[in-house]
Amino acid sequence: MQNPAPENLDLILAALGDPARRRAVEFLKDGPRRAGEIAEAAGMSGPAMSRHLRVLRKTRLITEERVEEDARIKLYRLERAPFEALSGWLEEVSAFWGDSLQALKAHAESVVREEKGAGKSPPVRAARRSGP
Amino acid sequence: MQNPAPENLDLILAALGDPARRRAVEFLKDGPRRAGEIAEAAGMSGPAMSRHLRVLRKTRLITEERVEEDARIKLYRLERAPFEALSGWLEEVSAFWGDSLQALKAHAESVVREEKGAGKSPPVRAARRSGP
DNA sequence: TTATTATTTAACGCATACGTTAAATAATAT
DNA sequence: ATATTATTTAACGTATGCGTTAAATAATAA
Repeated sequence: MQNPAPENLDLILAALGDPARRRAVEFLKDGPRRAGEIAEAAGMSGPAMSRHLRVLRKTRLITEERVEEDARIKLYRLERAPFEALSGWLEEVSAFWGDSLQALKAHAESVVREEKGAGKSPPVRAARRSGP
Repeated sequence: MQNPAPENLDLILAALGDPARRRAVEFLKDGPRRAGEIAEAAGMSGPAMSRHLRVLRKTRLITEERVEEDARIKLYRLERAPFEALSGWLEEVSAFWGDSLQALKAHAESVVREEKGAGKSPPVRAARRSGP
């Protein structure tokens, strides 16, 4: 029970799908920054970025922390976990190719289909053509 | 000049950010499928999925091909390149952590800031506190 | 040609997302 | 208490995205 729930992937991907948020993330690559700096770096108003940050926060792509020495300041930093989750999903999808496994797998299935006629999710079923 | 243009990343991420499209992608993991099957698997009408497929096609996450034996049928299949582009970007962002490079980098910068007062993009600038 | 099957466009309604400016909070400093 | 700086929330207009049904294409079969 350490998995961040699968639905998060949609949120993570959607969060990163916005250009402004992606700019923010790339900006934070160089270290924790304040909201105002992020907004400026992304070329938009504070309020606009504030809402983007909220979206990123909700997915835990970023976290906030107050600076001890000056509690007025909040710093945002990238968080590792969501990126790893995404990375894991990508690998899972890409395992598809791995070692030319694609054709192999596809062919194997088509063979199975040919033999079984129609499985539970008939991948081609080729609109039964008139015959051989 | 083999790079798929950086802006594509936004498109790719946005494309994968939609649940229906992600379901489609995961469904295609098992091999090429027809549009109708994909729509059914995702639990939505053909037209709805058709537009999702167009989005995925635009990012080249999927490609279409006609079946020789029955040209009425078009099969969609996952394409490798965009996933690799995304994977590359992820690695680039994640290089940030790599080997506890984060704290190191962040600290180094804060030191530089202390010494220089204000660089070109002052990461903290700590709202100059009253002073030591 | 006419009919059949698969897929895409078109048109509609609805909801959500985005950015802006103005007002509200939060934390300190004087 | 009042002022200052940083950030968030509220309110507003506009635009884009999504799903549905109905109509249009595409490719073939009879």
